[in-house]
Amino acid sequence: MNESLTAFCPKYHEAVELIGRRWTGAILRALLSGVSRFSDLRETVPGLSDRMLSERLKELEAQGIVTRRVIPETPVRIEYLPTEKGRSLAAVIGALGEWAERWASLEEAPAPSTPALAR
Amino acid sequence: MNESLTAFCPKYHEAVELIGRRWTGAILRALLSGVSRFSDLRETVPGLSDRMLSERLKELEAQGIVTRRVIPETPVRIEYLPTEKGRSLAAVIGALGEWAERWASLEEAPAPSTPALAR
DNA sequence: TCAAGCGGCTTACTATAGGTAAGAATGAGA
DNA sequence: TCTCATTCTTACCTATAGTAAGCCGCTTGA
Repeated sequence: MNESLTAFCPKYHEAVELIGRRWTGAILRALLSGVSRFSDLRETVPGLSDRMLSERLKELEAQGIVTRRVIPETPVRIEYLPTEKGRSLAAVIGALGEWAERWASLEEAPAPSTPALAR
Repeated sequence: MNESLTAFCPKYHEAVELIGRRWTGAILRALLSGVSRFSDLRETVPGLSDRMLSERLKELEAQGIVTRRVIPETPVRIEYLPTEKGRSLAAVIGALGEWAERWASLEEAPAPSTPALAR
């Protein structure tokens, strides 16, 4: 096995439980690829509702991973931008993306509204 | 931002929703660091119950990330070992671990050089 | 003046996932 | 026979997520 990994690490655990919450991984990926508006995020991630998006963005803001910026146009626009802390997650997301690309079990699924978790 | 990342990728999404389920990240880390028995896994991850561990291991097995091996000693022992697919997650977990180490919001335990002053 | 729309939330309700405790099958050995 | 250890399962209840509708401030246009 990989002996360079300790079996349990509270910091890792906090991180994986935070970014692993439902939808958060997808939202982060969208943010890091340049999508910054509420409505664009919602449209980017299929199945994501207003309520969840709003909740997740608040959590990410509370963790200092994104900042919220109000742009007083009309109608008002809000930009969510990753902080440095957020931007440095790109490596993690990239690594997971590569793993997924290589090992994906997805057989051209016809986009389910709820992600198909094994059952 | 990172333009090399597409805003949404179904394979990435499936992966992040799978390994991001509650406890799964911690279980994987333990598995990859060499913990392989049911009871050892349960003890490695604080707060993890039998029920959740059993459920998550089944999911991981169904995804081909671990294999289950019965060892007919007495009392019976079961080994859960990562497959190649599972082992290749080490890079992701390592990257997240580094991110967590660097950005952890967790209050650090008292300075290791002067532990006597703690409390 | 009044209806209708846009963007970003919030509220109210329902459904599903997870927490907690207890139990159960298996096989030994006292 | 009784107990013990290990790996699950069952039953029950709470917490989190899904769904739908509404709200607020502002603007357009009729």
